Amino acid sequence: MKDVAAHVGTSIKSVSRVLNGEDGVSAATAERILQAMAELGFRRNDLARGLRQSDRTSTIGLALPQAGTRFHDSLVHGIDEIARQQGSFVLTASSGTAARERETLTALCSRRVDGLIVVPAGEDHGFLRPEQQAGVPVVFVDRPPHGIAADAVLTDHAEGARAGTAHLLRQGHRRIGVVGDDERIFSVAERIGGHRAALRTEQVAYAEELTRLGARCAEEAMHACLDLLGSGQPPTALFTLNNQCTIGAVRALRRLGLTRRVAMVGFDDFETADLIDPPVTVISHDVEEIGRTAARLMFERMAGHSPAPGRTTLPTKLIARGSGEIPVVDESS
Amino acid sequence: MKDVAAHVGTSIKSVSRVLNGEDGVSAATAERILQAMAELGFRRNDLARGLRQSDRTSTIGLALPQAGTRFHDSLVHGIDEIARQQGSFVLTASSGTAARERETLTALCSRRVDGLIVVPAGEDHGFLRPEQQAGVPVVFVDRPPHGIAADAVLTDHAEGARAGTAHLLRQGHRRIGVVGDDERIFSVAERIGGHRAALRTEQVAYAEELTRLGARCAEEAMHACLDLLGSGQPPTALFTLNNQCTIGAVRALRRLGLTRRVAMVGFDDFETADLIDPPVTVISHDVEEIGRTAARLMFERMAGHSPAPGRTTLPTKLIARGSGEIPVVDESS
DNA sequence: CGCGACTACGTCAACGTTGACGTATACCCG
DNA sequence: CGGGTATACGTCAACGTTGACGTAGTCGCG
Repeated sequence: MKDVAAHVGTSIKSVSRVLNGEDGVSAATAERILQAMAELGFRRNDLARGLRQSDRTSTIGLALPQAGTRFHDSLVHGIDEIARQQGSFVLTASSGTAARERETLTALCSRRVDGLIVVPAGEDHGFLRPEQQAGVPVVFVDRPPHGIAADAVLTDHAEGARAGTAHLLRQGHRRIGVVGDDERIFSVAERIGGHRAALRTEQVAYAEELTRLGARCAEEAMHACLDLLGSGQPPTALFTLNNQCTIGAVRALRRLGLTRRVAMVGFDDFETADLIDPPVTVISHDVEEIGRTAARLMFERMAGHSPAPGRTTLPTKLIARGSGEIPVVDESS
Repeated sequence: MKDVAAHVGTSIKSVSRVLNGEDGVSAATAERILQAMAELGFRRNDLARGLRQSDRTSTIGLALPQAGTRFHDSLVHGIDEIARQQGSFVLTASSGTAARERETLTALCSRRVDGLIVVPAGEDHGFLRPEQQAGVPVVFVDRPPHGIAADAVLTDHAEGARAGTAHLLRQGHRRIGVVGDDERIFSVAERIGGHRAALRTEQVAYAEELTRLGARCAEEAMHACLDLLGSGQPPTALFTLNNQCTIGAVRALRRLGLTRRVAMVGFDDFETADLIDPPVTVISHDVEEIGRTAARLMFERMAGHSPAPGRTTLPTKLIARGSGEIPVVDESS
């Protein structure tokens, strides 16, 4: 800016005024300043601009355990949509493991983001309280916060899993295999809870040996399913706890030629679920809407709304496509 | 920092020293400073830190035409991987249309990113030259730059499309339908070019009426395919120019009961391609690797390497799964 | 013509941090 | 004991920008 001012032979303040469309600059001077800016390839430094603490940086922080999973992508899309409407940029950071999370989040805060959306990896987020008190709204997604009072946007995992399981029970299934990721993940635990609740309602015992957890990808889920289906008393139906597991399960059923004999309901919808044979019945939830909701909550707080922090729980929807409507085939009889 | 210093009764500089792990501070003072920082919930302002022009902001800018598409997600994943290794954050911005792109990119530059990765939407990027001269490396992805000399990381679209088309020709197909997005998109044009090159090699005429472009999503692609397959002289094979089109094509073939009669090769792999009946033959390219490559190029330039800007073209791979190996069924004979 | 109001500027400080450089005290060595 | 030097600080300016406030010149009006 100094260079531009020198080039035109005016003061730095006039350049600032032109840049911000303030008046108090004659048309002729403004013209010359604009031309000098173009010539010199001037670009305002928004970091310096956001230095005064009152000012906004027009940047919101988004922390994800890892970039590039289907869930996170849809989430990012939803958040991005709202952020763009609000003229804000999204500063993304992969928090990775719980240990790195704190470091990542404080790095985001050090960049003076106007708000923070967190998909939690760690256990305690009390360390974010100073930011919150400094007026930076924090919204948690997919898992409630611990150690801090903040908004959370969640999926009704338990109800979805209950509905999915009830759907299988309604077809007469009593031996339902469960395949999912690590139970320490909040959503996984919730889903298992819902599954068990459905079993209880129908007074069906929960069989530990039909549950295979810790499958972190489709490959691991496939092996878990092969194992499950190859056991002495295989399940007549499968309930998979996320779309990676669902895809793994389909691969396993394919291999064993059981696609039309073992029923399956999967949590999370996926784009080609209707193209698989049989089409996959899923518990779908609108992940983009979760992102939009979280972003909206955040911007509302930034705009001054400050109700007590609360939870927003979004519903799930069972989409029956075929795989979940396969009736029981009792091999033993 | 001033508050912390006042709280401890020391100078602001000592706080700075502790923060940066410099020596020249006694253990006792350091201890008291650390404690005060914890008490006051102090967080360093990295914006102010990056104000001195020589300093890096540890932030790289990534501009995408839109967030949340499969291509971009994988790309982000790859870029994020490298950025994390380098301790940098990724500031993402959706550039949307060409008109908004300039605005978006300058906003990123105004935030003083250390480097810029651009998936171009607009036609001319000459306006980025000042940044480049200021030492901010710019890397283009998926489309070469115009109006500026910069690195580009591309997929060998033409060769991939050539190989895919040749594969269908080898099965005897002579009437190959093409379904894709708008031809003004670089990758689409390149793919069509490769397709036509393959036809020329085998001296097969390119039939304009078998080409349906402008399909921006699976839905539109499906309708294009239904139209194409319902025409007087339908194609015996389909070549789809991206995964959305491939999915749309599969839906169309399903509806018409032609999945086993019309061959299909699709550009872009997708997760469940092997689960569809018949499994989908695709031209696959490693999008994450594109992201990693672009990020690596950028960080290398940031580290001082400055070879002449060039293009890196990554290869494609034909994955034969079944749909592309269906031989010609000549309905007319 | 004197006064107020307006226009078109300019100056200065502050935002939070760090590099460059200054200084007071203690300590060691010849 | 003088001089060097190491330690543990402190002061100041600068980064780029803008809010607050000052000022010189012009114009209009009574």
